[in-house]
Amino acid sequence: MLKKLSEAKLQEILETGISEFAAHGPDKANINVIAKKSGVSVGVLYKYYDGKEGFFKACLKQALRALEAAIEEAIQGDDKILVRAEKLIRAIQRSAKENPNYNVLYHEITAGSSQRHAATLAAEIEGISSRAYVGFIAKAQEDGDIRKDINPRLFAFFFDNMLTMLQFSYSCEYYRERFKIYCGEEMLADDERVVQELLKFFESAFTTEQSQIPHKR
Amino acid sequence: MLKKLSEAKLQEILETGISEFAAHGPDKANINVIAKKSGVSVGVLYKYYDGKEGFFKACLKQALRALEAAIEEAIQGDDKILVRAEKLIRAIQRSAKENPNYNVLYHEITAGSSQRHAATLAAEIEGISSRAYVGFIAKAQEDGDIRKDINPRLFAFFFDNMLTMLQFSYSCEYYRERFKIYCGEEMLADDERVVQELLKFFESAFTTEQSQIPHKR
DNA sequence: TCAAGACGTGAGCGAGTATTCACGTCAGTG
DNA sequence: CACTGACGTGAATACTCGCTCACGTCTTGA
Repeated sequence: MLKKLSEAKLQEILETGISEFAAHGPDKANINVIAKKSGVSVGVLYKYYDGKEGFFKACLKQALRALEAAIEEAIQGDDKILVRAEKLIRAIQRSAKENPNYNVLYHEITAGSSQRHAATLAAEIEGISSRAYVGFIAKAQEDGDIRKDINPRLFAFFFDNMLTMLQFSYSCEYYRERFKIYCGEEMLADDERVVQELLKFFESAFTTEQSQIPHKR
Repeated sequence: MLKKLSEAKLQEILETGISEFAAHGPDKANINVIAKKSGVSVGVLYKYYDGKEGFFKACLKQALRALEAAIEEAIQGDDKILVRAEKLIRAIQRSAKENPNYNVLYHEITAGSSQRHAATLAAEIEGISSRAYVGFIAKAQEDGDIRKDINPRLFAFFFDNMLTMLQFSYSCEYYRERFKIYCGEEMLADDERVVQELLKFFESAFTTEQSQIPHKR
């Protein structure tokens, strides 16, 4: 079989798609423009992908795989919960710097145009991390590292909420502006400070006097 | 001047616009359909508003005003920080139940199609609440209600991040699904439980042993 | 060297939709 | 009661963009 399009070219097309979808949203992004910017014809997009929607899904999959890879290291192993949190925060900062568009694409699917697929997408994307986070927290409770009078699923939810907002705050225009309004422009560059303060937040959120006293007796 | 369109009718048109924009997104929502559903002609939309974008802005303003009104009570007065947090959480739950579409519209502007206006919108929308939140937290630090070794702006940011995600989790399809995945379907209806657990989260996040000990001496 | 057919090309088709404007309607005026 | 013009109407217009397909080009194999 003839394949004039190299693997590298296909990759380039996906990257172009990701940045266009990130810049204009799934509806406004223009297939003809994406083809032109990638240096291929529109026709080829329709040979390789199933229309605009199929192409968007391919871009999304690419972006999500990369995001998953970026945090994979942090959710493996059996670190203490705060060590894990630190790894996750740093992974988010790193990945937002390398490929903010991946986060923007992730954010797109939470918006209106993707509503029909909300249930499917959420199950695919949040399923793994939710199980991981609930697992950590339940384990940390058993180990006595965090307070026991909390619902692990809700706390995992709160935990991921913080991380998700951090992702967007480093990558999506609106949230970046909001970040600057709250914390000042310089904070956007002061990664270390954000890590330390967010860890303080988590550390005390997970702990109380009661849960710590037994260790000290 | 003749005004065949009553104030009530204009209101109805805005409400229709809000629900259509919420359902399909700013790009896919159809002006002709909105006109038909409101029982007026397209022409009138162009007489009263400056094109599709102008109409969207009007809908947005309407939605934001309502959201602001819903939380206004909670950010006034001089409650202790946790009392205020509770009021805010309950206000979010109430408003999400009454008008989820307002939150969906708010969420829309954080997405791709509104990028050009991100800075302006963020300044308008987040400005007030950010000043209020930073103020609370700084005040609470002075009063010794919360730990002093934190950056009030960052903590205000974290605080609002949690509340923002809660808003979306009650209103936007994707986030509702995610909420269910993390916490189970029944938690979406168990408002009281969410209030209590989120308050625990905040309470311990804001406090440490060190900051509490002085009170007990 | 030369079919044959695999593959990419991109002008153009057509459906969808934002916007306009010629017209009808009706309250106010003299 | 005729006239005026403010106002709403919605068919028509103009334009955008997803998608197709007739064509040219290049690889392969005999």
